[in-house]
Amino acid sequence: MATIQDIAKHAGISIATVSRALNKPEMVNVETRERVMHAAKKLNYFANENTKLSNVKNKKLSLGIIIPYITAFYFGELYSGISKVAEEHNIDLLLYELKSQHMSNEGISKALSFVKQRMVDGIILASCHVPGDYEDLIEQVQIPIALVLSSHENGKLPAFKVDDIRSSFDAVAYLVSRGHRHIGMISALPTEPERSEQLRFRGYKQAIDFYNLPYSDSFVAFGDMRFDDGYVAMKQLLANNEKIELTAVFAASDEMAIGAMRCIHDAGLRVPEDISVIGYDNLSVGTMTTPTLTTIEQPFGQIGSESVRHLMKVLTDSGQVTGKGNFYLPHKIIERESVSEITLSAK
Amino acid sequence: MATIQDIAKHAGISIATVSRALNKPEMVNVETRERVMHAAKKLNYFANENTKLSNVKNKKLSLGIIIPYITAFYFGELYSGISKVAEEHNIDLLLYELKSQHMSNEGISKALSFVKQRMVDGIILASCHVPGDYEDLIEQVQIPIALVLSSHENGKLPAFKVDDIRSSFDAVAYLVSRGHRHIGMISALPTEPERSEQLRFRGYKQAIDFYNLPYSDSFVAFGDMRFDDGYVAMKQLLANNEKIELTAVFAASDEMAIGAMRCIHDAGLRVPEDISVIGYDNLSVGTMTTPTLTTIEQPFGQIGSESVRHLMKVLTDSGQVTGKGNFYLPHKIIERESVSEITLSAK
DNA sequence: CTGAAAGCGCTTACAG
DNA sequence: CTGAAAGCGCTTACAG
Repeated sequence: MATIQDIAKHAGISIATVSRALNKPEMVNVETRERVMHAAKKLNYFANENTKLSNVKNKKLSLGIIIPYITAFYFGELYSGISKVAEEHNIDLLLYELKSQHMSNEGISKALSFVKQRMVDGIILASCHVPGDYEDLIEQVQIPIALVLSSHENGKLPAFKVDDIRSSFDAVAYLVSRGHRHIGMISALPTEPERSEQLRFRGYKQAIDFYNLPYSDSFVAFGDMRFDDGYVAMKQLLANNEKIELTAVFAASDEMAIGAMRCIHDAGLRVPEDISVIGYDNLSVGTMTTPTLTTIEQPFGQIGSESVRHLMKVLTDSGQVTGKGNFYLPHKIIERESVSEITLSAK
Repeated sequence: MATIQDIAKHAGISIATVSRALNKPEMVNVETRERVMHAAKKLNYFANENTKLSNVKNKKLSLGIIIPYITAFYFGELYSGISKVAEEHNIDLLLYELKSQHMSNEGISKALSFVKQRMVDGIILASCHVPGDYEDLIEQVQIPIALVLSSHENGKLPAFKVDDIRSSFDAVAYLVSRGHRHIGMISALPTEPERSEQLRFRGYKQAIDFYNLPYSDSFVAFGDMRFDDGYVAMKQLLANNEKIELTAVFAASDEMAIGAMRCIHDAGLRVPEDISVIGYDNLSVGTMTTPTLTTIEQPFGQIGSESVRHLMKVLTDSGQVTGKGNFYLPHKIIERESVSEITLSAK
């Protein structure tokens, strides 16, 4: 590896001038500048970026992004939103993938250390539920943190997301507006109560109460968000259905909704004629299923952009722009074919 | 930011000892060690990892991974394969996403510089077609490069992938074994001839010739690999089909295959009774479509692992383990429901 | 077991 | 416009 020392020797000048020629070419004589460039090319010089980053003083602003599963369908859109604003503000991005098996407190702590040790100025924590007792660690890193697609029990951290309860309420409201009253749900496995997927169940339940709809525990089945889980959960609902007669099902993810549709099909029933299905996510495959899938869409790009803007404000307004609690961004219902209209006479 | 200087002061010892206490605890007295640990905790110390990385000497081995689209469906599996072996060998990974708009030569050159400047010891270049005239740049970086899911025109670089031609040949052969003779293809848009997706068309064509099957240009339609593209391409094949009577279609991606199935459905025909469909990729959604999708699977994990093993060998065997050309890993046909058996009498 | 000192590759006031 | 020198935060022979 060639260094600026080598270039200096080769060009017969000092390392100070080499450094200037490389980074602030306008500060050096044209002729020497060219000697440097020539030597650099000849010696195959690549600047050691780690050294530059190591000097805390003259470093660009940078943000660490921590995400549990980089291949999540929404990651691309989220990241685009983040990097767009980051580029506008000329700030560096450092990505850290939390291996799902390390989703424990320990894993998050490791992730925070990782980015902190790379001297980032702020952190975006995506899809990680942060338990209330995390205060210590959060205080330790001493740089602003923004939550994205998740929230913090104590509300001490700003969180950018859609309102899961509200959007799920809206999904059910939509079904009601189409004449449905016996509405089931395929929900996430009940684990930590504050996770987004859990909130969707709460929204469902609130709507059930609000509209005074019939309900029993047998209206709900649980799954781990994937295709297969939706299939299995639907199978159970169908088994229960002998007596409960659901006409519509709200699934907490499109994957589960699609699994459910396949299950309904295998049972010799039709979507939406026999049972309507509404999903959550707006995966692109939802336009290709038969029927195409009605679903809830989140503005991932916008969520990403807002979180960066917020951190920038905190970082530059050198003061009291802390800001905490939830910042909700607007969700949307995507109407397609998987929900039918029930006329009063029908049921 | 606290530094080891601060700790040293606080604990009343030298920075050398602080450094040792932190990194080689067994080298220091238990008591001083604890003083250091205590001060570190109290001062909220985080080691500046960039500084460590900047010191070329005592650095861990590291690999740069360059990939055009981090949200590609196969990335997770590929990355798992890579990181598994990387962990075994205790080597660091640095990820760089090539923005698709920068897929130009310039973009790749920037990506190579980026990782090179972070002092990686080797590079894995995924899904990037490397044109033959790249010799210069490749020589410049002076560290080993392995291609993954792509290849190099001159064959100067080692490439880890499945044999696209062979696997596509096999897809057609499978259809033939089920009695099909009028076989169409939905292929990638013809751009650079060496891209994997292009090779799939060649494999299709070779099989057509090998089995002496009927063929005309109207057997083939083109698309850009996504759901919609498959739908549109299938529409065209169906329009052509008035006269050509295809009984099966091979799509260069599962997304296009699923789009095609939806199109066939919309045309009032059935898969596989009227037309069989075989895809390429083995997306998980293929188990939930109706019918479930028969397809070709690539061993992404294995491909990733092998590429790392290869680089390790080159890096450590300090010598002539260069190795170039294509290293093919085995593909597999996943049989599901979208291909029917045609009896002789039928056609 | 510990400290003073040299070194990693680079940047930037400071003085010419 | 250029160079000598100090500094960034850290590590590690070398000497005690």
